[in-house]
Amino acid sequence: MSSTDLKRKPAPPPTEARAAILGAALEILRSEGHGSLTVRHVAQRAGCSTIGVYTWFGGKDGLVDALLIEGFESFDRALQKAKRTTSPGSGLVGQARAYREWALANATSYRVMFMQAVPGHEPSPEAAAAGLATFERLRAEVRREQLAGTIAEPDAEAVALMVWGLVHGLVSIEISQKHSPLEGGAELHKRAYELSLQVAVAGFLSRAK
Amino acid sequence: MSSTDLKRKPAPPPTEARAAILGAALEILRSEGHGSLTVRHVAQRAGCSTIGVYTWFGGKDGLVDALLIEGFESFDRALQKAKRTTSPGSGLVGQARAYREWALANATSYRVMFMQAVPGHEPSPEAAAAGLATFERLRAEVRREQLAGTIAEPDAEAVALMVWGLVHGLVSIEISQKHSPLEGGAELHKRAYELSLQVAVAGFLSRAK
DNA sequence: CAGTCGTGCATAACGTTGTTACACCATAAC
DNA sequence: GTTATGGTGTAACAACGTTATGCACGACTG
Repeated sequence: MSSTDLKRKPAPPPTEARAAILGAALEILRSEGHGSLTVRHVAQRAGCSTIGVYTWFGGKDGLVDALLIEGFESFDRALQKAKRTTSPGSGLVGQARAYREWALANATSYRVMFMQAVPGHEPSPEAAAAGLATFERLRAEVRREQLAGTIAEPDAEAVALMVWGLVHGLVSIEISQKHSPLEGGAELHKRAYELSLQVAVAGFLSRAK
Repeated sequence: MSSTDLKRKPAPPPTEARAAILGAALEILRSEGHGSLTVRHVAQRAGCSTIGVYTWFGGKDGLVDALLIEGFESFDRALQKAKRTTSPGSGLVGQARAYREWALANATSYRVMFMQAVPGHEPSPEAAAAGLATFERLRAEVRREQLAGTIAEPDAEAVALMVWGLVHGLVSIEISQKHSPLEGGAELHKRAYELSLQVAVAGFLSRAK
């Protein structure tokens, strides 16, 4: 706290050790699930001691927050990629499909990001804001479709929230039932997903206040 | 295990201690949240030692399973009550409203039941089956509406899954955002919920394969 | 070049969690 | 009265997140 050290690092640069810990945590999350995400385990796989997690992330909460932000960035990239590759008329549907595909391919991350899967952890304000960015993107897309005329309902926020709820609800149920499947299996979930998108699109197209 | 004791209790009757422990756990869940749901805390409030939880529930997992079953029964009663009090034509909409109201009034229980809020716990097959009963009730209601002509879409399972996903998704988002609210607050969630129900009803009414 | 400072890490410990081994006691059966 | 059985309290165990302490290494300062 001496006055001569104000020129020092204002934000911690991603050191090698920090990257190793984050990578180890990601790998544990993908291979063994959040149940094995302990500080000792992460540190062991990262090749350091438990104290490294506290040096670079401030504790387990900080580490999970970093995982959340990492996950949201990957999720964002997937949605933006879908936005570029789908036809301009049906941007919402294309992004909704990409939403489900990313969530199923990164189920453990999705659980941590949107289903609070890590025991006892609640996201920091920064991580929560990163999560809300999903909703902001969705709302912007709805506004775009309103201007394009494919959505007649004027309440953009309610439409965006409905779409988010629909997509998140179906995906979270599908992920939860992944190991104790509903009768009907994956086909049922895919059918319900497509049906939901069609009903929503048709419903919003035909609405006017 | 002696052969002369076969006349003894085949299933454990709800003893006084068992009821006290379950009640204490429910009260802790409602007043302090699942973060304070520790075996020692429950035992202390129930007026017994930690061993009582193991005697009557086999451990914390068994206790949480009992909470789940208790919660599903209460949830079921609320939905059945809504079914009796709404007009026969719009049974699905009435039950959907009751779904949200029960979930908001019992948010902690809903988190435990449908959002796996208790750290490290996964429900027993029996508790999972109790949860799937929600879907079964929903599917039966959809079939009823199909016969009544208010749902034209023939894929009953997909319709039921869409409705469940929509309702669960919106409710779980609303509960998650309860303490760090979305701009727009509770009114936005209510608006989106009603809009969703209208769009779904209108969409299913106008569909035919 | 020598000395001082600060940063990052390992060891070992603390408090809390779920769980359990052991001894105790109370009640019912013979 | 003796025995058996089942519920309970005490105290301990392992694993968890977290932290106090001490040490090693690099970078400035004189």
